[in-house]
Amino acid sequence: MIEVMDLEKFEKAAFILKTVAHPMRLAIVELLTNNESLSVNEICEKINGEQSLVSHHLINMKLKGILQSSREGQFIHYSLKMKEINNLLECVQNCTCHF
Amino acid sequence: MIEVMDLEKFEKAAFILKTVAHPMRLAIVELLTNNESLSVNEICEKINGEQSLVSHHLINMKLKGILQSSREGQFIHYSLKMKEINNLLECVQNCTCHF
DNA sequence: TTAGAATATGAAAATATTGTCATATATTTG
DNA sequence: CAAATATATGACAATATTTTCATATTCTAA
Repeated sequence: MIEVMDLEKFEKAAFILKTVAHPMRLAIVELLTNNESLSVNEICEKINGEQSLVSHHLINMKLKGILQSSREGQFIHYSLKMKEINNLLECVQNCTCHF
Repeated sequence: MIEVMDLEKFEKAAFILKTVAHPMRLAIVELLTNNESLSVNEICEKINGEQSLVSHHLINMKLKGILQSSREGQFIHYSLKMKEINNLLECVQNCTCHF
């Protein structure tokens, strides 16, 4: 009798992985790991990214539960909501590319 | 003076993350974490996936250095090449979805 | 040597992601 | 209030990923 795996838990994991699997989004995650919170412009400057594109990525990660934001005057500060995402970044950087 | 981040390391990390960020591919990775090596058919059965689709995913992950394969008679056995990918899976499963 | 099983391949359709641009909204300051 | 700054939005084009289907290849066994 064949044991069939339950794909549901992998869908959840894939959802999170896909959300961060992008160089600019990973840079943002690292930035917010090292800086309790940052404004959109600070992020743009540090990762050298165009405002609108960075904004899209920020909103995307916020929607998916990775980030959170709060307005402080004219600025909007983003910070990590899913803190565990830190480990992920470290973890993938230990992966050796065997090419 | 603004410190600009180096996107290169994030490109590498994103490459690996993207390669596994898919439910079926994650299932395959877990399977091969628990089973030194498996044939394509064994994998198809366990994850309840169509042969051709599973094959595409296997070849994709092999190309990108995550898996390796070897023929044993009429079977082709796949196994993990990038072992560190184990940790990634565990790691992402610790991430809490704050919805 | 042919039939059947195991696996790969390639093209095409379906779908999703990414980046760009122009513009909108909110806030502060003069 | 008007101008300037900070951020978001939405449409669209460009690109990439995922699935499916039909078929090819490789191996084994009769």
